[in-house]
Amino acid sequence: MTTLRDVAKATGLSVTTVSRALRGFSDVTEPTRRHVETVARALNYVPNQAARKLVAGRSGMVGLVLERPPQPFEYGHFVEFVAGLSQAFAKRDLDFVLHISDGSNLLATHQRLLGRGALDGYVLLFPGIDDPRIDFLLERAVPFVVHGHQGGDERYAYFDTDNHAASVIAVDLLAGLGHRRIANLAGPATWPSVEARIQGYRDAMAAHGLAVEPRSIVHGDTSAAYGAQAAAALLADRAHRPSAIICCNSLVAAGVYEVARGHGLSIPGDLSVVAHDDVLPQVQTDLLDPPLTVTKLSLRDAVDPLADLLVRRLAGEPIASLQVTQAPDFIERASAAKPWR
Amino acid sequence: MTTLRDVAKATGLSVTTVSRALRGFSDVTEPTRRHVETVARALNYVPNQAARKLVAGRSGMVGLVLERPPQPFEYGHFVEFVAGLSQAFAKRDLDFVLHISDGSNLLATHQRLLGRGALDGYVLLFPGIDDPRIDFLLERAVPFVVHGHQGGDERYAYFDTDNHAASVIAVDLLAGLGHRRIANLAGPATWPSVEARIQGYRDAMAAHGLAVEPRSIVHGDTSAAYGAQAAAALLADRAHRPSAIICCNSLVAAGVYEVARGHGLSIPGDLSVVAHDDVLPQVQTDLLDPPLTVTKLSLRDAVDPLADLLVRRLAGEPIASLQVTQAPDFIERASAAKPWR
DNA sequence: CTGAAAGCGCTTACAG
DNA sequence: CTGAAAGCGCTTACAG
Repeated sequence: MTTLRDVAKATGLSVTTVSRALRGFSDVTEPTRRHVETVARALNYVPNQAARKLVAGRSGMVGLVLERPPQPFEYGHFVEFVAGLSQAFAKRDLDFVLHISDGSNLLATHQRLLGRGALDGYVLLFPGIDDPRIDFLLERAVPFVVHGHQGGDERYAYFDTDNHAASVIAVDLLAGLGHRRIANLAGPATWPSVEARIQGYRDAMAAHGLAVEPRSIVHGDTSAAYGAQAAAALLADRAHRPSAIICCNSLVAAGVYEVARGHGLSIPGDLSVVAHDDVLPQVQTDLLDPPLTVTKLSLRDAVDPLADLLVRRLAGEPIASLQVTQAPDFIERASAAKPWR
Repeated sequence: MTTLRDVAKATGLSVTTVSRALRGFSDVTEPTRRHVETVARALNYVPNQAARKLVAGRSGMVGLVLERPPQPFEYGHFVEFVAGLSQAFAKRDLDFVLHISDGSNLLATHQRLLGRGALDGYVLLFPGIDDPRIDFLLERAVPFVVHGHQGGDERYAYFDTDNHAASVIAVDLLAGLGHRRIANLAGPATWPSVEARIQGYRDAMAAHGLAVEPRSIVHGDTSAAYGAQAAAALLADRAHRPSAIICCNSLVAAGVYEVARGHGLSIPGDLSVVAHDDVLPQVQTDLLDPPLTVTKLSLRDAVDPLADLLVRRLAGEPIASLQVTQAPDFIERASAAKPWR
C-alpha cells in the first residue's frame, strides 16, 4: 500500500505539503499541487481511511440499522431502499454499512456501532412514536437523518411525506364522489405516519361535514390478513356498512378486495377502496382487479434526498434547514366511484 | 468517548496492561483482568476501530460489492442474501458493508475500497468465467470468499453447490421415467455454474445412452421471456419435439409453462419440466400449476457458511481447507411424469 | 509557500 | 506479571 510518505519521498516534498496539496489547500503552489497529484496517481495512492478517521474523526461510512430482516411482502421496499441508499451514498463518496439486527437489543447495537467510532452518521427508518433511538442519538450528538418524523418534533433532520395531505386527498376524492361513510384501516397505532394520517382523515371528514364513528377507524398491522379481518367486521354490520374504505397500504387493500368478493360486493360499484403506499410490487398492484387508486410515497424517491440531507448534516448545516416534507403522489385508477345510493 | 487511557487512569494501571487485560492475554493476573473489565464496562469503553485498524491492519468490516442493483425478479434472492450476510457477520462481530455499483467500473470500485484499507475481506457473488475480480483480489492478497466457483480453479475459498450433480439428478429422474429427448434451457453461457451443469447434463445423458443434439441446449439469460422463447422454438419443431425440458431456474420454467399451455400441451402429460434453483418466491412457485419439480440451491443456506469461510480465511486458514461443495436439494413435485409414448 | 512536530487511540515487541 | 516506548498513516496548528 502506498502511503503519504512514499509520495513525499517520490516528490522530494514533505509529508505535510503532500497532504495539503492533495487536499487542495490554497497555500500550495499550483505547479507543486499538480506535480504531487501526478505522482500520487502514478503510485496508486489512496488515503488510508483508518488513519484519516483517527485524526479527523471521520470514517467516510454511514449506516442503516434495521431492527429485523424484512418480511417477504416488504422485499420490494427493502431492495429499493437499501440498493438506493448504497448507490446514493457511493455517489457521494461514502460507504454504506447495512446492519440488520435480530431485534434483540437495538439500542445496544447502536451503542456498539457508535462507540466503535466506525460510522459518521445514520439513516433511521420507521421511527416509532417517542422512539428511544432518536433520544439516544440526539444525546450523543451523532448526526442522523430520519425517514418520516413525528409531528411537532423538530429536533432532527428528516425527509417525510405529507401524510396529513395524503389522507385529505383520499377523503376529498371519496367525499366528492358522494360517500358519507368512509372507513379507515389505518394500520399500526404506534406509527407517527399513521397518527398524521388519522389527523388528516379527521380534518378532511370534518371539512366535508362527515361524522367519524369510532368503529370507522380500525388499527392493525400492515398485512392482507388485517385488511381482510377488518373488512369482514365492517361489512358484516349491514346497518353501518361503509361505502368506501381507505387502507394504509395496498396489501391491506388486497385483503379488503378478497373479502368484498366473498360478500358478493363489486368494487367500486358496491364498495370504493383507496390505499396509501404501494407496498406491493407494481406487477401485483396491477393484478388487483379493478386497479387500485392510491396516494403514493415512493421510497425510491426518498433515497437521494435522505443521502443528501445526511451529507449536509455531516457538513454541519443546521437542522432547521434539513427538514423536508414532500407532497404525496396521487394515482387515480379504478377502485373508487360514486356509491350506488 | 472513553479511551484506553481513561480506563488506565481509572484503574491505576498502564495502558499496556489494560489493553492486554481486555484482550484476555494470559500474562495478566485474573483479579487484575476482572477489575479492568469491570471498570471498562462501567466507563462504557468500546475500542476505537480506526485506531485498532491502523495498528493491527484490521477494520472489522467486510464487504459485498454488487455490479448493479437487483432486478425485480431477483428481489427475493437479494434480500435473503444481503440480510442473511449482514446478520451472519454481525453474529461474528463484523460489520457488513454493502456497495452497489452502477456497473460502470467494477474493478475501480474494488480498488478504491481496497486501497482505502477500509475492508478486511470480501464476499464475491456470481463469478464469471475467468472473472477479472478474482485475479485482482488474488494479486493483492486480499482475503475473499466466492459464492460459486469455476471448475478446476482452486486458488480461492468458495462455497458452491454441486451443479454437476444437480444436472445428473434431473436427467436421472427424466431418463428413468422414460424420456429420451430432454432439452436443456441452460442459461448464460458465461456462468461457471452453467458450465458445470451442462457437463453434468452431458455426462448423465451419456450414461443413459441418450444423444445430446446441439439444438437441445439453449443458452439465454434467466428470464421467463427466455424460457418462453426457447420453449416456443423447441415445441414448434414437431419432428424433434422434446418430451422433457430442464430449466436453469423456476422463472424460466414459468415461461415454458406459459408456452406449453399456449400449444395446448399439458404438463406433465405432454411435457415434463424440471428446474434448478427456486428463484421465484415460494408463493409464486407454489402458484405454478402443476407444482414444479426442482433441484434447489438455497441462498439462505449459503449465507452462514460463506461468513464462516471468510472469517476463517481472515484468521489465516489455508485455502485448501476453505472450499466447500454442497449437494443440491431435490424437491420432487408434480411437473415430471412418464412420457405419453 | 513549505516543513518539523505533535497527536488521534490503539497494539506489540522489549525491558524489567 | 507490569510498564515505557515506538509506531500504524494521517492532519493540523505552529514556525519559519
